[in-house]
Amino acid sequence: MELDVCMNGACKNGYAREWKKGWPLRSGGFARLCDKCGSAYANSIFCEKFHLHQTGWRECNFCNKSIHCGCIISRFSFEYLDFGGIGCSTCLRASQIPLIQETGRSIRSAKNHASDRHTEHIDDRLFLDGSSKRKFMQMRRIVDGRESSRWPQAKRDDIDSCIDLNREEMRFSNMMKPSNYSLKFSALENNRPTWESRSMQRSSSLNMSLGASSGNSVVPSASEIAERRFDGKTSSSSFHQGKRPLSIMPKPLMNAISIMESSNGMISQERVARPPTDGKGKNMLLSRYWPRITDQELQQLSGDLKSTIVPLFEKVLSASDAGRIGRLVLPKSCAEAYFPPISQSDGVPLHMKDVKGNEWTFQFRFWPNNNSRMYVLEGVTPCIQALQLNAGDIVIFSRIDPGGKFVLGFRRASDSTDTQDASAGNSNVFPTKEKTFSGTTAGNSYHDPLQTRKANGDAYLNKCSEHFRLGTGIAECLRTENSEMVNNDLVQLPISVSEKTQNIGPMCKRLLIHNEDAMELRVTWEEAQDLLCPAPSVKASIVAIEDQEFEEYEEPPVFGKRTTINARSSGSLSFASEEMSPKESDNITVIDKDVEISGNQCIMKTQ
DNA sequence: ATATTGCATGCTTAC
DNA sequence: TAAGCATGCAATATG
Repeated sequence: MELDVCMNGACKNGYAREWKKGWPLRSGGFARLCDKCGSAYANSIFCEKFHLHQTGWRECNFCNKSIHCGCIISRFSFEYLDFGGIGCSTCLRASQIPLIQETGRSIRSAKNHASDRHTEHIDDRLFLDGSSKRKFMQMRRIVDGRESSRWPQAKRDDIDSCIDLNREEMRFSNMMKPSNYSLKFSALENNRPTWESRSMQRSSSLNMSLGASSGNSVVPSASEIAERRFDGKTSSSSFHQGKRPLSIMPKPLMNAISIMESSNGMISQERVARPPTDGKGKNMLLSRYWPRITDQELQQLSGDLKSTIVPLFEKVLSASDAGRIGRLVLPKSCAEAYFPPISQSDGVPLHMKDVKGNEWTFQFRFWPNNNSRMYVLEGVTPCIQALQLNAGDIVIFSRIDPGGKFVLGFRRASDSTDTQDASAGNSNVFPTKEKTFSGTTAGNSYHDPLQTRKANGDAYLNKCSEHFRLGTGIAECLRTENSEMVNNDLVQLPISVSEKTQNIGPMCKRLLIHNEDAMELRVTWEEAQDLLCPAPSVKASIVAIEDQEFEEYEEPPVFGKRTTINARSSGSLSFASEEMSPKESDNITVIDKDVEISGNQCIMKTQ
């Protein structure tokens, strides 16, 4: 029994005492449906992509029309969301996607269309017949940018043809556009998530990395590909072995790829430009404004606190920006994409927090300029001075989701990176060996939550610690955000560390993690898909779809990690996180700390 | 006299 | 070539 506010504004119930299972989330849980109005608990639906805390309005993926972020506006007008995409009714109608609001009952009958033969919707969800499902999954794996190089050409052709089949593929593919922190995709059926089979999980790890590029892969990373493409330097990479131009990928899709790739499983420390994934001008932003922020930086900012920092754009401060005049010229495209629309030259006040936690109010306005506009932030001098920024330094505008608050980060010119710039961005000046992200740096004066890692000799995390410090300001900011969250069941970045270290006392704290644990956790991050284990008590039903077997579960999975167990002569057990063969791991599941051993199975119960 | 504001100009860059 | 943007500069406000 739960008591919570129904997020559907049209719901007269106000509080919903019971929640029905709703749409399965890719993260494994279920969106909840108000028992009165039947509306999906909007935040749950959108948590992965939009991290919306309140219902609101977003733009349609297809036509940029503003649409409601909730799934149901009225019985006959609701916005469709599935597979990480959102589209307005018009576009969905145009793309011939039939929608059914209640089980088996069609609201909008599909017109006769080839794609209709492959799709149907039940309970607001898109269903695919076997063939389409397979193709959908294959396409998704292309999106993942992982498996393609291993596929036989015939399979790739199959996918290509599938995409060709939907020559309105900009729509179709956009629907699958993964979110920044896209979690596991699952096909849906009968109110149950259909988890991909273990074998698939192994080959397609969780798409959670944020912009890493492959360090040693023969195949160019998706981000490399994407960025080459974004810079107009399409390469004949082996991604498709030259048979088909990559242009079959719509641009937004490639955007998405670039932020998903982590081919070697490491969370990249490369400072990779992150193309925007939302905002009205998302396809028009110059790469020089793409925020360059490492995975760790983002992970630390967002993961530890269960909030998501969405880097919007960055800008190198010009002399006039950093001067005493107090005006910071904003890139027009960024201003229009991410800041509130303004019709009057006077603009609107814009509240931001800097990474030290200081609150600032800038005037966001524009000047008429050659029949165009020139956007500026006025009143930035105090902030610039407080952060001791100079010309050449880089300010990074980010947004905290949920909540949508703006955060002003920075990176010093002297800290610009050497590792960045897999892309052709040119915004960084004065590169040196050092790199410091400042959500941070300057503030050695404040508590460094990562310092505890230093003694552990975890090079990976130490590096993160050295270069990235989470300011208490932003931490507090985020913590505030979190405390305001209604939907605590939102699945954010499922980092075990995060789960274990947040909100434990007023100070920024972090669980002291020893080497082995850190390694374990890192593997957890990399192969989080493997962690989507069924609850021990749950039996899977095996469903064969085409040639692929799927496990289906009634209940969402729990997070766990397969582990090897060494039985010592003393009788004690030790665990190691080595990779196991499927056969070995079949009988061993470690979910958390409490161990239960029965027969040849070792189950560690989750908390 | 100095600071601030609003606009214009011209260089740079993308298309 | 056009748009974007850094900055110059004149008009206006303030002390």
